[in-house]
Amino acid sequence: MTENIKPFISDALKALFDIEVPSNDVKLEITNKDFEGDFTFVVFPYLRQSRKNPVETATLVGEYLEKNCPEIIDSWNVVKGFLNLSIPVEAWLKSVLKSDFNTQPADETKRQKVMVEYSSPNTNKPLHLGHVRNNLLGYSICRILEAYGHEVIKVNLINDRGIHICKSMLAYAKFGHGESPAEAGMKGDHFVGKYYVLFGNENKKQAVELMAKGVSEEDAERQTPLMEEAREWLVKWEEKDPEIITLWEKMNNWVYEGFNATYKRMGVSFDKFYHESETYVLGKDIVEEGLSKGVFYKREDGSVWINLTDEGLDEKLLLRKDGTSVYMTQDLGTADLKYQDYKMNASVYVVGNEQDYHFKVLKSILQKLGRPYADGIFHMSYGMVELPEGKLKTREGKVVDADNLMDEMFATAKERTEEQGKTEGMPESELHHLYEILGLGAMKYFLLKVDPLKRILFNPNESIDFQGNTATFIQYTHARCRSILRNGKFSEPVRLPEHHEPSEKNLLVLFTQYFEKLEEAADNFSPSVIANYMYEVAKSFNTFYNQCPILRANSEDQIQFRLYLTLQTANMLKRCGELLGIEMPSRM
RNA sequence: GGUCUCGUAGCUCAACAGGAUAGAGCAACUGCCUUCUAAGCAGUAGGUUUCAGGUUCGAGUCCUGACGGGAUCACCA
Repeated sequence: MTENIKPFISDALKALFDIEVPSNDVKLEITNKDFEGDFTFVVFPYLRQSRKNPVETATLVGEYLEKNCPEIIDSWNVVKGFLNLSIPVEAWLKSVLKSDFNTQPADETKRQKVMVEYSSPNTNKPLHLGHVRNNLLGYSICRILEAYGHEVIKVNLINDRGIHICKSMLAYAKFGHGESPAEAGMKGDHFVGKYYVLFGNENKKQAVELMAKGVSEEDAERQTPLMEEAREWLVKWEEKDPEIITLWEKMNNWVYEGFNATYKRMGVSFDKFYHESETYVLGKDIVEEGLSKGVFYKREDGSVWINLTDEGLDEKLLLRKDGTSVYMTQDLGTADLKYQDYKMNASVYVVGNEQDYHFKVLKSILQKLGRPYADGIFHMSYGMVELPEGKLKTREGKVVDADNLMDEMFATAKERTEEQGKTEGMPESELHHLYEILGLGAMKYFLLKVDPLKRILFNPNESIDFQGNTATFIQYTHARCRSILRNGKFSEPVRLPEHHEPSEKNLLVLFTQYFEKLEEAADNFSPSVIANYMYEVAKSFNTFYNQCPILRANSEDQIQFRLYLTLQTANMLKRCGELLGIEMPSRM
């Protein structure tokens, strides 16, 4: 819409004041609610050259527009240095009518192949609320990037090896008596998690004994017989000891079964799985390469480092003195592997902000090594989910379990829906689905509406809202629209009725903003942009609904026009919901 | 201590690239269902945007410093 107006403003500035401003550089803003108009042109930056005061300058531009493009500008007014322009409703309606909101707005030059790595769980415990945020952010940003026009590859790098895995294995071997998850009546991931916690508890007991002998707490936890044994198991695992490998596979498969159920319920999915058990050996040849290129250096003890102090970063270890690799080594190798596999333009890592430093270093190293994909690496960092008493900690049992939370959300949704008593006659299976999308929707919206960079405080004692700025509100609005659409019959073509209300125009204006919002969400990796936008749409519809009769409007044109607004609202909410993984019910 | 990050109503969050009188929701209070879904709408109240400087026509937004939270700086992953 602004593209229609900008050239005229550019012309006006040239004709009136001889100021050269390419129309692309003309800044138009959305007019503040309290003033009349749709767009505002701010003249302050041009006063020096116009040699007139703000009001005179703005007025001259307004008069120029009135004379030269009356069909685009309905009316205008000047407040101080602000020129407010009103666009006729016809233009807004035309713009919405000709938009196909299902097209991808990115032009050819902007389209890319993007890999998004997210979820990346450890296979020693079930998923908790922190993982849920990661999964939802990751999945949602994939949908947003796709809708924008990128080709997206969703990747999950599973952390299926390492000392923490050995801990749960060892505890199971010692205390599990060969029990299976089915026998214990547990989901596989919870079952394995039980033994991980058990290891921690048993280890603590042993540590206490050591501490009684005067060992410091820190050392004691590391020196217990159990820890010794876990480390031995890790070595055996790396040597591919058949017994260990068999147990490892068995337990991991239990976990995968559990994860798959949780993923499915959350509605997230992946195109490709990488496993650290396969990638942890990668990266050593990169260390060699870095040494020969002089990017890395070797210390006297044989360990390999990179010095990044000139970038304000630190010195970073890449290979231990015994030649074994560290986290960074493996990530370098995995980055190469991903690129070999997919040759993507950009690689996004959805990982918590506790690893900001790690990813800065990773990117910097790859740039120094001259990797063609290095500049395309982006760490989609997000804040932690915290409880009132602080960070989530599996070992201390301070967690909000993902499966439990979803169960609770389901139960609350069921309760609230029954209270409302509007679902009579719905078959049981539909009701079940309704509770599920209401419960999960509320949870998803709660996590996605917040700017990813900010941390989220979750208070288990206060249940997630179903009122106000929530998914429920949006879902309710959608159901309301569909209900109206069931009662009336919308048919093309849409004609503008003689009279229209501000709330009707407001909806049209909002619809035209969809593509901008989509682009903003994609550029900033921020699903919250979409969440806030759809809330705005739903809110505006409800205002409209309350002041305008739809099916009982005055004329057939008006009925059809209002039905059209209702239909567009429903479609827009559904579309945005898909970007966030939130389903819209047609009844509730 | 170094680096990074955040600080907006009692609480949870908005505010496009610096623009006008900083907006929503929750909680509180007041109205609105004989009418298309009241999980809704309309209204009241609530603010020195942590503080102090600076940049400019204009700062919640940019810069410097202070204070307060969080993260990180491991031959852990």
